[in-house]
Amino acid sequence: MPELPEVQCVVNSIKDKIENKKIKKIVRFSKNLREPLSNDLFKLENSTVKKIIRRGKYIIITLESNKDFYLIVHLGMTGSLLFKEKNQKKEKHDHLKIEFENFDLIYNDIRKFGFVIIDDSLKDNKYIKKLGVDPLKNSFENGEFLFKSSRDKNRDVKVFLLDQSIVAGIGNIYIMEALFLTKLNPKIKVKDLTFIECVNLSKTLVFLLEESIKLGGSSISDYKDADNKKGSFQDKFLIYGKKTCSICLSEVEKIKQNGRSTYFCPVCQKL
DNA sequence: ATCCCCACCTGGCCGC
DNA sequence: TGCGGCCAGGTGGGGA
Repeated sequence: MPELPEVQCVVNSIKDKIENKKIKKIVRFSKNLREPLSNDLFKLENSTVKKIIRRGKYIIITLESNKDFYLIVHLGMTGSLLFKEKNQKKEKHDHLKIEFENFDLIYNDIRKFGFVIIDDSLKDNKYIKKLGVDPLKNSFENGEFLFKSSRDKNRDVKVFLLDQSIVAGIGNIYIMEALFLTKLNPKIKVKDLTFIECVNLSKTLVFLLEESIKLGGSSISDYKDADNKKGSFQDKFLIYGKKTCSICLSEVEKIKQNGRSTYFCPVCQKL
């Protein structure tokens, strides 16, 4: 489900409701997510939510009790955070309930590829410390980062941009859409991109991510924000999941790159 | 150091 | 209707 825009929309939908609110109680329904839901999570009880941010595809909630600590959430493929009224009964795939005074926040995850962990430090956290630059910050859109970081990299451009340790937040769909819009073949070696191509691709990625956030993200099958609202950016897809090219009507090709599917138009996106 | 591939898990869809 | 096979927004780890 969730690439950068979807995660940002979840953050946007919970931010105002839980900031400065106190967590009353934690209820754990199961343990075996990608990272087990540990007993440390009970430290959340009686702490106060200070701040919520997105970093790559991670949701980071800063909590205040004696000293600050962090709740780190990754949604995997099917994770969601959902507001529920008090005393609703547990639904299938609910794993964790964070109870506030007037509502509950539920972590639900069908495939259990996500996780919810606690850490005292962000910069030492094994997941967060590995993340690359955020494409919505650091002037990523000027293309210089992509150009400079890729000069010696003999990897397909699509695979390179999916590497979260280089750029954090881009996922399979948005990279495909960006390559289609810039008429770049996903198999081009990233070191072969010209500076102008790096500029175009970077700008296009940022444009797509920001447009998607404005539309509430993309809802394929089951994505929803914490208020149960679906996004509509999936209606803007030009290549992902398509049979024919929306520009030239050629048959869209579907290939695998590093085990992930890639859709592209062999005519518009010639190598 | 890099790169590729697989496993992790559940459910939906397609074809027989 | 049922069952097998394949696919899905992600990622860490192990082997080459």
